[in-house]
Amino acid sequence: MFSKTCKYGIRAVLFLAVNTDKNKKIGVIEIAERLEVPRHFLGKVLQVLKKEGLISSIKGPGGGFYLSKENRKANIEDIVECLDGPSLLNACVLGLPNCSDENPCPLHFQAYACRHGLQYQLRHQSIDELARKIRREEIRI
Amino acid sequence: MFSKTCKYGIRAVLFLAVNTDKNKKIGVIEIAERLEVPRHFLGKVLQVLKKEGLISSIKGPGGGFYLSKENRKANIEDIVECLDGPSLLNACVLGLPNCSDENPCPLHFQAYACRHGLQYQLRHQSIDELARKIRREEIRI
DNA sequence: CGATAAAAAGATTTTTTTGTCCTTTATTAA
DNA sequence: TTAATAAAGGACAAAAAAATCTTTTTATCG
Ligand code: FES
Ligand code: FES
Repeated sequence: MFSKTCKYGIRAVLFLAVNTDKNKKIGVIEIAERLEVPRHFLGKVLQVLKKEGLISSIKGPGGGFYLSKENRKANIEDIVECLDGPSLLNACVLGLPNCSDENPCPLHFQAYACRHGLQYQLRHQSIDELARKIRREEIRI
Repeated sequence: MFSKTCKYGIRAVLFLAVNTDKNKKIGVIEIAERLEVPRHFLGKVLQVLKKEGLISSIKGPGGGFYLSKENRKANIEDIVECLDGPSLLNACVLGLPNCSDENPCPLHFQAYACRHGLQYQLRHQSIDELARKIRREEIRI
């Protein structure tokens, strides 16, 4: 489904959403330990997310990564598009070109419903809402 | 979603379902050309499918690949499991262990519905039914 | 039998993904 | 203003996936 890059990215963003704000930042090393993912690799992923404006960071002592209010308005689809590209949720499951109802492959109508259902969900729930749900229901990240 | 191996495999099986039977076999070279996929790689994929009993083949002149009546009773999920492993449709979308309703990740309920919807579809439609639909509606493979 | 056709098998290469390491730059605080 | 800290950036390494090439086996037919 998602690449590891993307999985790590989503988890990191949600972790930041739950555990940080403008006044409480966290460094890569701690994030990587808490999520049990490779440090250096996660560093790269966070770099990309930062460049895309999906997360925030400050260098130097006391610095680290965090989510601003703006960042929290984004949704999971934004992260997926940033890390795995837009194709992942839009391309034909069989790899054929021009996926559409007019030009379907044998699995199109079966896959389409699912794919777009998921895409809708990922798009219409902000990071912030998700974070609240995670806190409320003590969901693992 | 699916690996290329799996995409090629599904397409090849459907191609065989539509274009072959016990008396009309087709060789890898032709299949690869028709589907526009790499020959040698497809050869490997077909080998695996054959070993798993999902397709049939005969060596030598006049030989080639085809689908037997038995083969046609299988479904797409069988192919996916054979080529991408059972994990693909059952594992957590975020890569966390033990995906279940009792032990959900933040995307579990959103992803679960989609994943299992798709899995259901792939499981409850035989290759044969799909092939008939492809012929009837002239769907591309 | 011997030539030929086609899949099966094995080995190898290329590309992509994932993961590590080291240096540079920005920030803070003593 | 210097030492320490943390992200950013670049180069490199390992592993996995995708693709290719070569040889072997099996079957058919003249
Ligand atoms: S054409 Fe294949 S999923 Fe739409
Ligand atoms: S736990 Fe993540 S999808 Fe079920």
